[in-house]
Order: sequence, then C-alpha cells, then structure tokens
Amino acid sequence: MAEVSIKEVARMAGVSIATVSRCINNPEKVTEKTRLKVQKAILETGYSPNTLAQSFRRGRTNLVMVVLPSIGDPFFTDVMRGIRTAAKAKGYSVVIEETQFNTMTADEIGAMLVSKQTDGIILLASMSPFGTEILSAKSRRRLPIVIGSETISPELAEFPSVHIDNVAAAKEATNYLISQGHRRIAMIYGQASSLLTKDREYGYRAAMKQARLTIEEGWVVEGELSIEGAIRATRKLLNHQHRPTAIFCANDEMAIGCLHAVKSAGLRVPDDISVMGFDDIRYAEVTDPPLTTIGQPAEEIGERVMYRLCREIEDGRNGETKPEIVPHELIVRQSVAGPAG
Amino acid sequence: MAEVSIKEVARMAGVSIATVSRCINNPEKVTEKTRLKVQKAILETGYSPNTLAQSFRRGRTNLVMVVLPSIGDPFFTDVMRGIRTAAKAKGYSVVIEETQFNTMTADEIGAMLVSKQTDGIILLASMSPFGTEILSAKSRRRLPIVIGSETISPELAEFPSVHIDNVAAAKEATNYLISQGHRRIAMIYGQASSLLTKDREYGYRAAMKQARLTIEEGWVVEGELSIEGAIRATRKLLNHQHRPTAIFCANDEMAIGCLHAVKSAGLRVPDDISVMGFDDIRYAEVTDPPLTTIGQPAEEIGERVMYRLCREIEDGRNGETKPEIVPHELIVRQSVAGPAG
DNA sequence: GGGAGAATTGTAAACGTTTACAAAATGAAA
DNA sequence: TTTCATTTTGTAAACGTTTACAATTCTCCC
Repeated sequence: MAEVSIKEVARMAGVSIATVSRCINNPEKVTEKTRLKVQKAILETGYSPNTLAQSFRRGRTNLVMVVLPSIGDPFFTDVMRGIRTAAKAKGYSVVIEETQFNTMTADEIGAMLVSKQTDGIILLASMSPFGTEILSAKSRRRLPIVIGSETISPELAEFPSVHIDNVAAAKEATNYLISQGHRRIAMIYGQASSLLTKDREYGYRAAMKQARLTIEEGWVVEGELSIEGAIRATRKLLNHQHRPTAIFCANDEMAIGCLHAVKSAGLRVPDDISVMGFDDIRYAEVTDPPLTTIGQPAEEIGERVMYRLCREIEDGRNGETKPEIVPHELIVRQSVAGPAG
Repeated sequence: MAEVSIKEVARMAGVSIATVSRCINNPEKVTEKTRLKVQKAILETGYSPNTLAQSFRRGRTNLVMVVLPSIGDPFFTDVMRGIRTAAKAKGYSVVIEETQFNTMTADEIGAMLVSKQTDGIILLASMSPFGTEILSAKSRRRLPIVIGSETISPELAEFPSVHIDNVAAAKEATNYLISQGHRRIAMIYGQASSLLTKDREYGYRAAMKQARLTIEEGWVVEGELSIEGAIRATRKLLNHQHRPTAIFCANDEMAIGCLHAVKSAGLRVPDDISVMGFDDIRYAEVTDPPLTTIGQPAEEIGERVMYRLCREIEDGRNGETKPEIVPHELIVRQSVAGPAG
C-alpha cells in the first residue's frame, strides 16, 4: 500500500507521470477532466507522494533544527510550542538539538548543518562568544539562521532575531525590588558564557548604579541555569557577611531553587528574603509563595521566530535583519515584599 | 562548498564514483592506496554526502517520530532526553509530535506515517481505546512502532513496549498511604481516555479493596494531567462532605497543582492532608513540602524504547513483543504523614 | 610466462520525483 | 477550412546516491 508510485497512478489514469505530478502540485495547469481522472486513480491506488524523493528532487527537507540549552526548562518548552505551531502551519517538521548547557562552538553548529539536512536553524542556545564570529563567517554559506529569545551579540547582528529587551526587563525587575525598599540586592545569573545572562546582569547593574546602590563583592553568583546550581548559589548568598535582603534570579527555574534554599535555611519568603524570577514559567504561579517575575511571551517568540525563519528560507536572505523586540511584563505575585526590619 | 558532489571527488581522486561511495560506506572493499587518494580528495573538496540523496536511495530517513501528550511535563522531557541520547548514538534524528492531551485516533497517526517519512514511531501518548484497534490493523503495514511508558492495552499487545508496572506502582503508593494510617484516600487521575491513568486507577482501587477501605462516590476525580485541572479537582475533593485525608495524584504535575490548592484553602500538607505524586519529576524535590512519590527511570525508559525501536527498524519485525518492564521505586519525602487527629 | 581465482574497480541502471522542452490538442479569428 | 495562439499533455533528463554486474587488475601457483 505504501509502495505505489506515481507511475502506477499514471498508468491507471491513462496519463503521463508529469501530468500526475502537475495535478498534485499545480492543479491549475491541468484540465478539470484529467484532474478528476487522476484524483480517482490516486484514491484507488492509495498513492501518496514519496517525500524522500520529493525532498531529494526539490532540495528541500521541510525540516528545521532548533538548538537550545535544555528542553527541560519550561520557558523553552513554551517557545517550542510556538515554534511547532508555526512549523505545522507552514508544513515543516522540527528536530531539536540540546546543548545541555554547553555553549556551542560554531564548528559544532556547522557540523550539524551538514550532517542533518535541514532547511534552516533556530538558535535559542547560548553560544560561546568565541564561536559567534566563526559562525558569522560561516553564515556566508547562506544557511538560514534565526536567533530567538536571546539578545544577540554585535557579531551576530547580521542574523534576524526575536526577543524581549533583556536589559530593560532586568532593569525593571531590579527597580521593582528597589521600589519595595530593598537596598541590598543580589543576583544569581546563569552561565558566565551566556549572552542572555550577560544582558540581564547588565540591566541589574545599571539599575543598581542608577539608584546609587553598591553591589558587594560576592553578591553576583553563577547559578548554572539549573535548580541545583541556584540552590548552591543561594547558600553562598545566605552565608555572605552582608546578607542581601532580595535575590534576583536570571530565570524562574533558578528562582525555584532559590526559594527552596532560602526556606530550607529556615528563612521565610518574602518576610526575610525577597526572591524575584524571570520568564514566568507555568510553575511560577504555584510555587510557595507564588513568584514575582518578568513575563515573556514565550509562545509568541517561538511563533515569530519560526515565521521569520520561513521567510528567510522561502524568500532568501533579504538583508533585513532588524531584531524583532517583543514586550515583557512585570508580574507581581508574593515572593517580593519590603525588607525585614 | 556545500554543493560538491561525489562526482567532483571522483574526478579529483581519479576514480569512479562507485569507488568513492565504497570508500565511505564499505572501506574494507577498497585498497589502502585508493582509500587514501579518495580521502584526500574528500578533504580537499570539503565533500560531505548529500543526505537527501542517500535517504532517497536507501529508502531510509534516519528520522523517528515520537508522539507524546505534552513536552511540557518534565517526565516526558526526561524520557525524551533518554530517547535523544540513544538516537544520537544510533545516528537518528527525532521529531516530536504533541497531541496536546487529545487522544489520537489511529487515523491521525496513520496520516503522520505517510506524510512525514519516518523510519519508525515511538508512542508515549495515550491513544483512544477506540483508535487502538484500527492502529493494530494498520500495523500490518510493518511500520516499526514501539510504545513507551504507557502500559499497553491488549489490542496493542503485538507492539513492543517499555514501561514500569503501573498497576503495581499505584498499588504500592496507595498501600503506603494506608500504612501511614490513612483510611479516606482520594485519587486524581489524568484523562479518562488514557490507558496509563486507567492502570494507576486500577492499582489504587485494588489496594483500597484489599485493605477493605471504601471509596466514596466523588473521591476519584479527573485532573486532566495538568496543574490547573488538578487544582480544580482538588477543590472538589476539599468540598466533599467526607473529605479525604490523603490524595493520590496520578502524576507529579497534578500533585503540584494539588499541593497548591490544598495550601490555598488554608490547609497544611501533610498535617491536614497528605499528597502523593507519581513520576518523581525534578521539581518534586523542591516543592513545599517535598513530594512523596513514585520514581520512574524516565531517561532509561527513553533509551530503551529507542534502542528497541532501532532493533525493530534494523532487524525487521522479529515477532518478539514481550514488554520490557523497568523498576519503579517509592520515594518518601515529606508530603505524606499520618492523618490528623 | 601462463592461467586460475580472488580482489578491486568501473559501468550503468535504478530509486521517485520535478520540470524544461517538445508535441499535441484546443479554440478563436480569418 | 485554415492558421495561429494558447492551453494542455507527453517525453525525457536530471537530482546524487547505491549497487548488481561486468571488466579489470592483482596474486599465487604451476
């Protein structure tokens, strides 16, 4: 049943294989009468085009690759949902490549490009700043690449991208803590190599500076973007000789670890320590206490990034690489309050 | 650089394209000398085989499809990690198809089979019991299918599968609650149509019966496998005229919602109500209180399911369809205690 | 050196499409 | 009816591999 080819259909309909092909791909180029004949034959034989042959012939796989740090983070899960929605609408399939938090070198990405035959790539993953320039060089090969959710570095500015204004958002988060009366605010960032982290850290520092607040040495610690990493980082902060009254985590996943660590240390949130997250993943509503955080339109980012990639694939590189900035939003729940005392 | 074909290499190495092909695929069938010549040419040209052409010619895509309810559930995320690890090792790529909790009909699955050209399918998703028999009929088409994590229904017994003993595990969970002194135990199951849910519910009922405990009408409610669904379900349970002292949730995602709902109602866990989960997702450790649950070796399930599929693809249907049962484990944390009073 | 047999290489067909081009059919205008 | 333009269809090549088979080369023994 699966092995019937276009020849069979042509024979049964009494036309040439070219006509059958046209009936499927350019029905308007074919007479009503023959189209019906062919359709009948298609139904009778149960024919469906061999996508392998089509891909081969057309030089297109209708397959795109998404590179991301970890599918485990609900934020990326939501972005993926958006990507998949758009992909389905446009007839693409998606394969996912996880970097497991290893920042990728451009060579690795290049290797993927040639090994898997994909029509384009969406980068949600942090790449080593080192790798970016190589990638940039490789980009001359014209493989469509779009960058999502992560602010792009200047070297990658030639690629289209879709993301929130991470610097502004982090600033807003920090300012909110300040507005609640906090003066001793620490930050847990993700991976030192991640651009995303850099931007959020930058926003935090900018807000602190603007409010003329000092950032003590040891108040900015790495949380590895994971729950466990954040737990370790939080312990360090709690043991700091000038213990902060608020902790700003670069994402909610880490904020969950942070909440846990604070409470495990016998302190209360937000009474003793305020915790601020970033991303508004779906667990943020049900943590104890519910998390005050920055909301990103994850699914929308995914959709837009995918549609952007489609344009790139279908219309070719059109030179236009202005980043699409999507809005973020401060979401106030209960993990932040005024400092104790 | 990407457009160099085998012809180019052959020309440069001064051999025929057949020899180049052999150098790559059957190096042992070729002289040391020519192999070196060809390798040199490959390096110089930067040749890499066109996977589209290969797929077409070989009739294999090295692509497998995974059908699952939602990639958002961390349990499936972990299974996916295992699948991807194994897939990478075996040279496969993975595309994911989410059912978004809609149980799939076999027709839909069939449509996928023909549209995407994949070498095989892993089903982690619940299918409507109605659909299973159709699928079973379609299976004659010999498309390799392996079922993962979900206990299979009798009609699907002809497919290989990898999963824990869900009935026994649910029984164990329920028995643990009983052993802690609970008599009024409720359950939140997932989707009425899901086999997985059915098994866990069955285990719960069996344990209750064995302990001669009655299950009041309204104690077994649907939680839709989601946080929100579980919150709604929990509210119903809390308003029940015979309020249970313990709630067994068919997965941790729902247990998180349950915890939240109980605490929002001003009750304490486990002092007033005990909550038991299932899956041991990574958030289970950091909920408040940490979740007592059943651990499944999610990543191992993924790996084994993928390896099983590979065997199916490579050796063909070998008739052997005995389910692989992997061990589960009761994980005691702090969300369960003896009943109040 | 000649010959048989094995090992290596080359030739060419095949996989199922799409598509440029040629051929045929149709329709309109004369 | 003829002619020409247009629409529709058919023919055949092409895409880049793999592989059966044929041709060639090598090895070894007489």
